Amino acid sequence: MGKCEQCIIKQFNALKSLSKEELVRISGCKTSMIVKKGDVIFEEGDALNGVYCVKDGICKLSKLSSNGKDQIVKIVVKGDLLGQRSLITGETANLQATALNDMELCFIPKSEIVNDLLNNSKFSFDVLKEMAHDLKEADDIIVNMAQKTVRQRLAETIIYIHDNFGTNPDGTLSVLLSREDFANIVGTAVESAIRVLSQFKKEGLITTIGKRIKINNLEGLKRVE
Amino acid sequence: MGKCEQCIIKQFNALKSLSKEELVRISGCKTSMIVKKGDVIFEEGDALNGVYCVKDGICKLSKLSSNGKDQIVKIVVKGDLLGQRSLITGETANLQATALNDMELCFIPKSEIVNDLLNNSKFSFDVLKEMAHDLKEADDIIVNMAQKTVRQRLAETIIYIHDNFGTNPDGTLSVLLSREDFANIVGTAVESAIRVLSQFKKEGLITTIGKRIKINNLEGLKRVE
DNA sequence: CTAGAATTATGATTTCGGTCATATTTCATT
DNA sequence: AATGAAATATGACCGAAATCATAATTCTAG
Repeated sequence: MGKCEQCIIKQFNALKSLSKEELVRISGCKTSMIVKKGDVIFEEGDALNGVYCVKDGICKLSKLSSNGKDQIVKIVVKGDLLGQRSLITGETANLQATALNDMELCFIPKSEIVNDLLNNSKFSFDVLKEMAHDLKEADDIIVNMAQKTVRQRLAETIIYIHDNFGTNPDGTLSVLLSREDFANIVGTAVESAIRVLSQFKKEGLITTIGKRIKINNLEGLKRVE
Repeated sequence: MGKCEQCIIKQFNALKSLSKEELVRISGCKTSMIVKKGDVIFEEGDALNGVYCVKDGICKLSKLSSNGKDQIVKIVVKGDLLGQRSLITGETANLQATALNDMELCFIPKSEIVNDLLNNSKFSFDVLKEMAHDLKEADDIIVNMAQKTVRQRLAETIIYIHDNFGTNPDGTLSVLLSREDFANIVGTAVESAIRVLSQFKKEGLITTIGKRIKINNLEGLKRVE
């Protein structure tokens, strides 16, 4: 089993602010786990007694609405932490986490990490910064949901994934999402998402290779009205 | 000028976790201010060099969308802190804060409070908890925006204001919002908000006294489909 | 390799909510 | 008190997007 103090993944999240000693201690009680594509890591209402550090793979955070649709609120990728919010408030999970890939996770029990949160102020300030960033993104999503068209939201989603998670060698988005996932991010019907993507294709803004999407005209996508 | 260490308002926010000494120090450098209804406390892009503690009154946090509409993201009331997010990330404000009432605010300069954030872990953990709570609320709003009708969102907004900010002696919501504010919370056109409120009246769910709103049938409002 | 399932795709129709137009009421200011 | 401005209210119409229907394509499991 890998050691936290040597793990490069921590560079990407708040764990980097822990001391060598703290990391060694955490390393001793963490558990590694593999989850398969489609597996649910936790669901709404679950009591999370720890946080996950994503070593590899991607997952979605979503919430089932009363109309039966699953709204995706955030995409969590390699390097991110998972479940911090519930850890901090002590509430059960507000969202469901579902693997979009095969994933490799490290689970750190609450008892270990809460001490560090209370004693290592650099660490807690880092967590605070991440949370503040998530809150800003969430606020921006609210504004987009309320004020922009499906067409604009979908264009922005494609750009967001491109800018934040990068592309494969062939130029396609490295995060592979189904049309349903796109619909659930944008908050629209699957048919509408597909229709708009087809339209983007016709307009030469994107190309699709199977379900993979490649941006052809980033400036054009940004200008979508 | 009032003293922070004696101020009862701090009971309602993270400042309660500061020590007597820290509060005395803050008290020495804070500035009190009065803002009038409609005044903008800060706007998107402003560099905030401190946080505000709301001693009295109410304000809205909103963001101007590209379509010219102002989406309200959060209502901030007496007892709340204002501007923490920007303080923590060091970014400029992402939202605009506008007074809905005459307000009384205390401004605490960044230089003072950041030290406490880094040194008093109980305080920073409290701020973290508040931020985590805000994030949960924001996630829930995203889901509602994406998946619910204007009718449902407006019903939930009325219930939210009722439950979180209370009522006047006559039973009307104590937070007085214009129809435009309601529209900007729900993310709809003013006319649509007015239409739905009229409908709620016809159905006996609410009564209006001038622009004030009174819930007549809370259970009915909760059941709105 | 093939059958059935899931996903992607497209068309037809309906509906919710936006926009525009226009009263009516309330509010602010002289 | 009077006048103009702002907020509230309601109707008519239109358009974006949901729903329903049905292919076509891709995946998956036996």
